[in-house]
Amino acid sequence: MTQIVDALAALAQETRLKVYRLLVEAGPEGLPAGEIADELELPGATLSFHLAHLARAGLVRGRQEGRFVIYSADFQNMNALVGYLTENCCGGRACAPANPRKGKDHETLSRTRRRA
Amino acid sequence: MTQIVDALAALAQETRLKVYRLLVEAGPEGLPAGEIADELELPGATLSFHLAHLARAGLVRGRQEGRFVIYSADFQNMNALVGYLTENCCGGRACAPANPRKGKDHETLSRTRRRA
DNA sequence: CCTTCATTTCGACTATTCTGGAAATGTGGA
DNA sequence: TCCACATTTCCAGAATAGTCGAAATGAAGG
Repeated sequence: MTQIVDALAALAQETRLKVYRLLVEAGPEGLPAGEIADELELPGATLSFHLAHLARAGLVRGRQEGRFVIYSADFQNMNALVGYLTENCCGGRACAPANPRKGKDHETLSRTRRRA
Repeated sequence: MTQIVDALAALAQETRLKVYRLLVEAGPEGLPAGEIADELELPGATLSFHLAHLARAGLVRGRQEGRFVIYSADFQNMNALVGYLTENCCGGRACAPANPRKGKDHETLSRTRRRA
């Protein structure tokens, strides 16, 4: 669960989401940090902070290539995240298709309290 | 995009994720605030803060019913969120495993390895 | 080695979030 | 009306996150 929260937190920030999306667009090849900074007009220090955050969360990986560090999205972990949300946060119902069946009615309103 | 970030931020907090999951489990009927507080052993003020956060993000709705306020998950917006992630953050590839086995937890955002 | 360039770490500051007690608001019932 | 109770708002302190200039690290090529 901590991992899920970390991954969500990593994406729950405009700059980081932009960075991540850029890397998704770039595909498995990835992009050098400098190019990301360029594209999004971010100071190096700021970008580095956010990349580290994404990497800690497992959503992104960096590899050294010559003098550059090339970052790429970790699609597998993103998969796991979406999988988790689909399974645990969509009530088991098919989450993707917006086609809810009408038959399900209310059964009990008074589910009296349980205590731990 | 702001909406996406807000929704992600709402879920990117342990307490709130727990609250949300509880509401998903409860289904469309929802749960009175007090019962949530009870279940998760949260002080009222704290719970109220988090519920408001989730509500602002559109992931949860509250309706007055007698002296209770009953909260329930907004599955439609959750759908939209998962849809967004699938489309924009998974590189177009099929992101979610089409047929997840029931009862199998994918607890795995596979370990972030550090070259140690 | 020494220089250059890409990136990260450091440090300092500001802004936001989380927490929970206490008081306020709202609701139904006697 | 007045009371009991559910929930929210108010407040303030503690903790965490975000920003970015400047210095440090590391990698290629003279």
